[in-house]
Amino acid sequence: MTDRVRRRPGRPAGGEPVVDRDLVLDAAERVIRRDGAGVSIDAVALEAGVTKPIVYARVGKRTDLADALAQRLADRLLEAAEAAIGKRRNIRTRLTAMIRSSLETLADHRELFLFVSGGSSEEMSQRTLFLAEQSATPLAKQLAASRQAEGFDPAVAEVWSYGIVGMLNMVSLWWITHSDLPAEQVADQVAELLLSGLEGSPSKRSIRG
Amino acid sequence: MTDRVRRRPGRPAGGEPVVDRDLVLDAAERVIRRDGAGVSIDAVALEAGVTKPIVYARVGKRTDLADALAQRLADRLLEAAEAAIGKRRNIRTRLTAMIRSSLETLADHRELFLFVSGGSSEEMSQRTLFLAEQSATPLAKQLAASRQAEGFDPAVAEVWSYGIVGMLNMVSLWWITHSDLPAEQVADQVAELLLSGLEGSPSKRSIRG
DNA sequence: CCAAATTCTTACTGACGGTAAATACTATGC
DNA sequence: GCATAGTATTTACCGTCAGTAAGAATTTGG
Repeated sequence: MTDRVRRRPGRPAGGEPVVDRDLVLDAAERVIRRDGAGVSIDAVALEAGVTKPIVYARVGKRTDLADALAQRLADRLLEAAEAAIGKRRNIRTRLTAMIRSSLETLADHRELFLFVSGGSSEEMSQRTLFLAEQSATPLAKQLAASRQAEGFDPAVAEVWSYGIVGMLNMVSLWWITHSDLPAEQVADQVAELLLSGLEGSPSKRSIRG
Repeated sequence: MTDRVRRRPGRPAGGEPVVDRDLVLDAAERVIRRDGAGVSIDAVALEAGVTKPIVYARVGKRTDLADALAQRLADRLLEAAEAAIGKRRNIRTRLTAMIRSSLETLADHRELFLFVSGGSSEEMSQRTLFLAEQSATPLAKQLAASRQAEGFDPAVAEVWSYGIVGMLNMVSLWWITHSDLPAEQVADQVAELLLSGLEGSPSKRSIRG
C-alpha cells in the first residue's frame, strides 16, 4: 500500500504525466481517511506513488490542497442533500432530510472534514467561509425568494444562510466527536429550531426525546 | 518593546520568578493582536522578555496556550454579554443585545479569535467545542428550564445551544472578515431567526433592511 | 545519434515546536 | 565564611515538515 513501487525518473512514455491532479487528490483523501487530518505532504505523495514536488506541481501548497478537498467535500454535501431531499415537498421534511444527510455525510468523511476545518488561523477562516459560502449560496437564494414571496425583507438571506451553515457546522462537529445520538434525532431538533425558533409555538409539535 | 534587554542566564535576584503565567498570557495577547494569529512561541517569549522554555514552563505547549487564551476570551464574552443585557427584560431585546455584544467583542479581539479558532484539526475542534461549551452551557440551562416550563422536551437544549453558538461563530467570522454591515443590524437579523425561525409569522415584525 | 524538452527525484533550506543540558544565582548547614 | 544543595533561567540542540532548487532519467525532434 504505502510501499508502492516508485517510478524511475524520466519523461514518461506517451507524453502523459504519470499522475494527474485528481489522482493526487484521491490519494490525499485516502491517506487522510486512514491516518487522520494531520498528514504531511510527504505522506500524501507517498500514497500517490510520487514525490513531494509532484504534489506541489499538481495541486500547489498545502492550502491549495485543503481548498481543493474542501471543494470536493462541498460538492458531496450538495449532492447528498439533493438526493436526500428527493421529491419531498413538505418544508419541514425537506429541511430535516437535508440536515440529516449533511450530518451523515460529514460523519462519513470525518477526518476530511477535520482536515478542511483545520489549518492555520487566517487560511482556515478563509476556507471555512468558502465552504460555508458554497453551501450557503443556494440556501440564501432560496431563502431570499421565499421571503420575498411572503412579503418579508429578503435582505436577511445572507446573514441567515451563514448562520444556518454555522449551526450545522458546529452541531456536526459536536455530534461527530462527542455524541452518539442518532442522526435522525439531532436533525429533528435542529430543524425544529430553525423552523420555529426559540419561541416556536409549543403546541405545534412534540420533539422526540 | 521587543528589543528588551535579555537577562543573562541564571537564577534571578530576589528569589522571585521573572514573569508569572499571567504576564506570559498578556504578552501572548499583545503579540497576537499586533502580529496576527500565526505567531510563533519564540515571538511570544520575546514579547514577554523571556525565552521559550519559560513559556513552556508557565503555560505549557502551544495547545495549552490556545486553551488558556480561549478561556480568557470566553470570560470576556460572558462578561460583555452580561453587561450588555443589563436590566433588559424583553426576551428579544436581551437576545439581540447578547448577540451584538458578542459580535463586537469578537471583532475587538479579531486576531485572538482567529488564533483560538485555528490550530491543527483535532486540537482545534476540541478547543472550538470547549469555547462553545463555555458560552453554550449557561444558554443551555436557561433554555432547558424555559422549555420545560412551557411543556417542551428539555432534551433539545444541548443540541440547540451548540447550534446557536455555531451560528454566532460563523456569522461573526463572516462579519469580521467580509462584511461592513452595522453590528446592530446583523444582531437584529440573527435574533429574528433564532426567535421566530424560518417560518416565523410574517406579520409579527418587520426587519430593518 | 545528438540535442532539446519534459518529468520526476534527490537533496537541500529555513522555520518552528519542543526539550536537554549547561549556567548563574539563592538559600541553607556547618 | 565557605561548601553544598536547589532552582530559575538561558543556550544549544533535535526532529519534523513545508516548500524549492538542482540534477538525473527518459522521450521526442532533427
